[in-house]
Amino acid sequence: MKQAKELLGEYGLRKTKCRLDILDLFLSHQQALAHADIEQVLGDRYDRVTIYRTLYSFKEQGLLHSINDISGAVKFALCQEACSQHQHYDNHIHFSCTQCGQTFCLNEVHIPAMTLPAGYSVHNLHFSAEGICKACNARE
Amino acid sequence: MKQAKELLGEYGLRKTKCRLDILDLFLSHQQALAHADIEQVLGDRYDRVTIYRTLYSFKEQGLLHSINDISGAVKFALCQEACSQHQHYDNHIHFSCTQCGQTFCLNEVHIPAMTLPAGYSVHNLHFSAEGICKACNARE
DNA sequence: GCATAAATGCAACAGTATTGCATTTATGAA
DNA sequence: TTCATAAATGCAATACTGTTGCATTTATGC
Repeated sequence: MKQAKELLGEYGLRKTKCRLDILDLFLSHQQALAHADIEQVLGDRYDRVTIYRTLYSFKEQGLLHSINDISGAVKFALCQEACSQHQHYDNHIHFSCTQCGQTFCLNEVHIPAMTLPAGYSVHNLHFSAEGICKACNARE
Repeated sequence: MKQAKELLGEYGLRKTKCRLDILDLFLSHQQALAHADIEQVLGDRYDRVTIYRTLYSFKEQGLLHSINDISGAVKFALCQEACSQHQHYDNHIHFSCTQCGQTFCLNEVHIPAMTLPAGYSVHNLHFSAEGICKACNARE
């Protein structure tokens, strides 16, 4: 797995402690993280506003994509594909577990093609599934 | 179109002024409404908390379904099919216009069938599209 | 090492949503 | 129609989510 430090370089982001720590969190977790999740871990070291702004920068540069989670809060996850500051290519679906509350990218499940009624111009598609995740099902 | 009064009866909801007025709003608008939209119209007549609780009741009884809009706020729309308090059947997609900010149910566009990796149990699917709506495209 | 632009911390604030409790109201039965 | 009761409402307080402005600190390239 890529190191946080080189990733920041590749994406044209300054290597600050805060950014390294936040990126490390994403690299060491498979699930999507909300601002609150990050604040819980790093909140004593960095200001909440800094965390918001870091997430925003990461998204702008194509390092993270955001997910409108069923929890209501926005979550973020690492982009798998070659996203840049110009365009995101996150055409996979997201799964939210109603039991553990975690959200995952199902990178192997692509969003199916859609035909909308005439008159609509589509710029983005969001597809999410809700249910019980692998880990919770296995735990039964 | 059905009247608000009889709809409340059918869904086992008490016929209060607040509920009638809120339901009338939904019956007279095609787009999904957020709490803020309703408060703007009825906020001087009813408390914001009452509006929240009314929306929650309507959803519980299967009269409305909620949409996690791109605006961040939750929006609500009338259920077309025979939803009940036990199960929602809103398997259509939602369209959010980035220009006018409105969200619509595309009842005629059904969510395509999906196969998820083994281990996941799916209870609900959410599919939304983002772009320019019919009306905004026509206005150009 | 130094100048500079970027990032951070802090304070204040706005919007969204929830909870508890007292009061009012819709409803069905007498 | 009256009445008892459970449900709905209003109000106050609070929590959560997210944003903005500005002064200070820091990473970066020269």
